[in-house]
Amino acid sequence: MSEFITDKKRTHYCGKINISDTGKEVILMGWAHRRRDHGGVIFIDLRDREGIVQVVFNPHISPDAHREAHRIRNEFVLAVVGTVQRRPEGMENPAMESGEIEVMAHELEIMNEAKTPPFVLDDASADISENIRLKYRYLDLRRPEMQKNLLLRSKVAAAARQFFENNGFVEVETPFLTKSTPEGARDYLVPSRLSRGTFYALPQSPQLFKQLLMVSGFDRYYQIVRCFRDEDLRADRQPEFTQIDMEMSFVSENDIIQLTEGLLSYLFKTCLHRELEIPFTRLSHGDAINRYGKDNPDIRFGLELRDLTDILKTTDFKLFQEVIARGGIVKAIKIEDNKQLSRKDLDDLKDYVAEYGAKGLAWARLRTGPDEWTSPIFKFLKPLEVQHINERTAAKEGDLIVFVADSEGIVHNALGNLRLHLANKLNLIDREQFAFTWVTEFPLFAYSETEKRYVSMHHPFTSPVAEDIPLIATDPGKVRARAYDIVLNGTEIGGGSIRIHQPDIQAMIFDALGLAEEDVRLKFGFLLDALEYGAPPHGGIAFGFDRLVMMMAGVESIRDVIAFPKTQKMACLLTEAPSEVSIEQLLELSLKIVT
RNA sequence: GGGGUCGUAGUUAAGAUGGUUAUAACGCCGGCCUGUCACGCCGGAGGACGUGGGUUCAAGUCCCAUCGGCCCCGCCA
Repeated sequence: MSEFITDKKRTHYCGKINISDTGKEVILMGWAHRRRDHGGVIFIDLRDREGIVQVVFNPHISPDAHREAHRIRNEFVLAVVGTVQRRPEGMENPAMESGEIEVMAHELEIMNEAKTPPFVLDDASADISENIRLKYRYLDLRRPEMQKNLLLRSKVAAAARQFFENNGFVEVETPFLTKSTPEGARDYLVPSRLSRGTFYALPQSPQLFKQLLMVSGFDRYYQIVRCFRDEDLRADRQPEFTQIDMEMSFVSENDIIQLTEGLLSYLFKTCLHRELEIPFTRLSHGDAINRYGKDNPDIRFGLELRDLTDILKTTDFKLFQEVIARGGIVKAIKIEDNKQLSRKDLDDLKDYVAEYGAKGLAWARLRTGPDEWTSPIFKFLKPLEVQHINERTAAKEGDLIVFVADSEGIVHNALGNLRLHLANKLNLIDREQFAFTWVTEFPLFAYSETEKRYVSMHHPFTSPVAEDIPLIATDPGKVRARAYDIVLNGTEIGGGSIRIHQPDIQAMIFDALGLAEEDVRLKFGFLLDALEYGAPPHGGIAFGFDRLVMMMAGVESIRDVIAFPKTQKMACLLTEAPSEVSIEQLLELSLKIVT
């Protein structure tokens, strides 16, 4: 070859070539995805981030290129000059986006060779254990599926910025090295070198800063920002994650809710070409718990919880009787399962609810006779009770009713999760659907058994509903918050509130939380001070950006939309972080390892 | 802090009751092949059975510990 192709410019992405390019000479650069050597003609599937195209090396067309093509192995980096041609009659590949055409190569340059990768970079063989994928993340990310996920992530972020800019929002960056505050999640700490024995904390969210920006008069703020929480991981939780954060002045709940609906429909329209139905449904927190057992209900299917406590108030059945006497409740889910669930399945359901603290699970199947059950508890119930339960659950012949009797918290937790479990098992979920719902009217406080005090349900800066303010001192559990969460398919993807802008109310809240005044001064003094200088009424919301993208991409794990995620033990398998540091580094920070 | 599950070739997996040379598929290497597209055909190489200890004449298999991946409970304002 007389000159290096690299001196020329790439003309097309592999995945972007189509029938309209027929006859054009193109210059492609990418990776050898797969090679099919027929002795004579050699086919190379060439891959770049936009897709795959078949390159043909024919000894009669270009003997030099064909000779060189023999050396090509998977993942070699290639530059190819060739002509786009329609494939011969009958040789089209409808499974391939570029399957109508191919590129007849004139020139080939092997720009780099590659070791045989530890796994095939093919979505068809993607069931590679995650530790291998994470160790070779740079290869895993070459897979078309991962490329698609991260490209979508980038698009969603860009569209969000566009939306906010179009609506008069200002992006302001807030510090990562900031102050540790009590309440909330465990902080990541960063030792200060200059001020021995003191620490910065990485932000759990920019909450306080965005409120200060409202005090500063920026009026509309947004940021796509990393947040850090040192808590245990789940499939949808990472120690560092990204929020789409926003805050507005001179607004109330409905302004935020409307703007959010506008944002989400814009994101879904521009990035997924899907129209969302707005406004989204709204559920009060109480209704969400009562009907679905959770404050993040999946409303794509039924199986709602029914309260039977009133029906069973005077029951003779000891087990229910005792639970109700202790202040507990009895709730049920009706399942139109057409006898799909066996006795063994029902035993498994009992084990399932045990994980959530339920001591048992009763069941009943409706038989043909009037109000007749096949059920271990049938003989303990009065005919009228059976009849009322059938009515309350609207159960018909063959339907199954499952009961949990326990304290309110356990019943809701157990049945709320059982509901999801059953819907999956019985295939009741429409996977194509995006079902949004708002959850509103949260309680401001929740009583913490472990801490023996009230804690903020949302955070301590959430405004109470005005008419409930007198209750803060007398009956904190009854105070409603001006808070709202947005839930998509049973996953909380965002939450926010109208904030407190009066210092006296903020002080009342800290008081109700049992925080000592000097401690509050020490931790939040700057916020209380700021509120004294003309803080406007304000409120906002923050979205879990990774979770949102995860739902939009239709993947099960948050790690599949994060380029370099951590494992459940918070390790990075690629860089092997965290790792030990030198004694000199520790000394400089005045740190000593104790254990 | 706790429960569950997994760890065998580069990868994904199979290996009853402990038994002599640890299987397969894909991948890899070599050969043949001009229309394949998960190309095909022929041949071949490749193993600390996660790690450490124990029981036993004998351990991938049984026991104990430990490391790691995943899922979950607690936790995550």
